[in-house]
Amino acid sequence: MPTIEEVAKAAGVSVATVSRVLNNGQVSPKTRILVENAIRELNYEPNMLGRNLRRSESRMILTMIPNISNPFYSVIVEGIEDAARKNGYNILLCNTEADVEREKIYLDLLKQKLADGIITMEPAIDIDVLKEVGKRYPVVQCCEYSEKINIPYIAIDNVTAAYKATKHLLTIGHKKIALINSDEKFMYARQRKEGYIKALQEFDIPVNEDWIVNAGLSFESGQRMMKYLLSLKDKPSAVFAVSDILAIGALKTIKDEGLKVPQDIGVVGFDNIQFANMMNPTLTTIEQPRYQMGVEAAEMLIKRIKDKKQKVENVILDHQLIIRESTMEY
Amino acid sequence: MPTIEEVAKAAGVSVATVSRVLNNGQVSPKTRILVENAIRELNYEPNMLGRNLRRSESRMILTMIPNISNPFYSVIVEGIEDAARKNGYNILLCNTEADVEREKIYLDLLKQKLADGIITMEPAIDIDVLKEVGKRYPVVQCCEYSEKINIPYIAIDNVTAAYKATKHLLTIGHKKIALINSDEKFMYARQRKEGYIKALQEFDIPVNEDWIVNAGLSFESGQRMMKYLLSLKDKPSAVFAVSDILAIGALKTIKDEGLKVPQDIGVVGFDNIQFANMMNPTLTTIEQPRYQMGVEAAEMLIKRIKDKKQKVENVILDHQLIIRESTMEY
DNA sequence: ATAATTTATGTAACGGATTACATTGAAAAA
DNA sequence: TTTTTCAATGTAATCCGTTACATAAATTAT
Repeated sequence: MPTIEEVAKAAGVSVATVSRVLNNGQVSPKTRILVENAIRELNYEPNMLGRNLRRSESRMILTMIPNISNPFYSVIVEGIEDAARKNGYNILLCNTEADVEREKIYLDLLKQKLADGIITMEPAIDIDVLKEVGKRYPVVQCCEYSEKINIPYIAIDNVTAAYKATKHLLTIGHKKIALINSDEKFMYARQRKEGYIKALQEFDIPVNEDWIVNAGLSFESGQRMMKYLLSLKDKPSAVFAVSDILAIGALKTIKDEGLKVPQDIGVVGFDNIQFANMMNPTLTTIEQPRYQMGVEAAEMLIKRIKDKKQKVENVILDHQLIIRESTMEY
Repeated sequence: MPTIEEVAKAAGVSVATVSRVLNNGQVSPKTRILVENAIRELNYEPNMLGRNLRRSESRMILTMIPNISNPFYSVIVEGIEDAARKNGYNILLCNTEADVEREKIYLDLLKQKLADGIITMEPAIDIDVLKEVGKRYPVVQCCEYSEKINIPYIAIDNVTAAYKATKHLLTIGHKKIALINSDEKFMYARQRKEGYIKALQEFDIPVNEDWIVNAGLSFESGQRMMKYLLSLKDKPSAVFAVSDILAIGALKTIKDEGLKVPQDIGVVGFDNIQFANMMNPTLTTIEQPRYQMGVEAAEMLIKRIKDKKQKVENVILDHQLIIRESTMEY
């Protein structure tokens, strides 16, 4: 691999001039051509290790995902990657498995200068740790966030989204609506519950605590919770699950028990993952603009990397209720 | 951020000694403790940009995935990531969208020293280009591969796997078995077709070309192909799809047309993605040891990075037929 | 006790770029 | 013509580690 010095020699100029050509500095047209020819002839590509050291940047964005196999995240990552690439950044993928230790190791990459900033979704880590990191380095929260710390975020209005989902069920005549929620340590879980309750109240329907259950994140967890709900004496006639994965688990249980969706039980999910549309019946859900969220998160982060002082505003993106077969009027 | 020089000053030693402590060089126990204390006090972390430049390595593995949203790949990436981390490598995620231009841009990262090697799955790029890259840099093929070029690969025995899947259908009594294949530009597509034919021949069943269709990669494509198969005068009684995504598309079409799986039509997929088990009915499929494939690919690559000359052997991992509801005896 | 080894540590070169500052030369202004 | 200004280019310092080589100190061997 040739170095800038060899190019300089070949072109009969100094390394400074070559560097200027590379970075669009002030160079006379004649010289520029000379240098460009040398670059082409030697098939030269600048060594980023040298450049990065000198510039003290890595042009890497650390993307911390709790679970890469959860299809919810993949589209966000696509958005992040596209926006990053457009700005000359690459993404360092970090699958945290919601494991604090792994997160810590990855956070160290910032100190080691291997990453210029972080986009985090659903951090398992102590909020105080994240806060400290946020003071020193550019950080952006995506989807799941804490408002207690001064770190900007991209998200949707979960309260309104859950409200709409529940209201949809109410509108088509359901009065007995269960909520399969996640762990309420998550902000989104608390917010979606709030939206669910808000809709019930608007329709003067009392909240039945028996119908509010807390599941994990997995398909199996959705199955289990649905089994529980169907075991109640007073069964719900519809379910709102806070993720499509949970909803798909519910769907499976309902059918396994010989009941029909939507005739016997209506189901609404959340996220609009690809598979929501592949189920039988197809799943009514809330669409989150995931690709766009990724793009905005990356752009926001890059802005902050370029100008640390820059105050960036949180971004709330639009969501959308997508009505499919699982809640056809009954 | 403190530098190695400041640590040296604080510990009252030279930078060389600090570096030796950092790299487990020969240092007297007393001095080592002195340095370690200084490191702790200053909260020092080595700047990897400096180290990488000096060592002329990036400790990054470029992972080229055609489509990050395809759940087939995510588990492989998990394996790659875990193995990489264990060896002190990070992974640079590259979603190629099977786009040659994007691939080229990513391949340039090697020249630029931003990555030490590549793991590629289903390269869209010209096989000759890949061959050239493989001569100069460490490359490993994962899952999809070409044998025409001298680049090691991790894969399964697709012929035998497809043979087993088809034989299973034959064994439970099916005689009219369709194949929903992918584009035969893919090695795996050609191999799986071969296995399918082999099984039919073993059972003395003539190959019916009408029942062999080539689909794309998407769910919708699976739906379309199944629709076509059901429109035939002489319909198949079972389908073997070369991916779960295609099989799930087929499943949907079959049910939309009012037919029952497995009673009316048996379905077998391939890959054993997470969702295969969430369908109704659950999907019979071939399990690929995806996590393990990722691990092996990463380890093989790292071996090659550390010793360019090293001749590594291709690895064929075991697969497994997983029988579920979609092919219960009929 | 002296020589030969071995161990511990330091000095300085090096990896490959960027860029502040200095210098040269040409164009513009006086 | 002389002075001023500015564009073009070069020299060398710098970013932060690693490591070859040199030197000093401590062991071991003789």
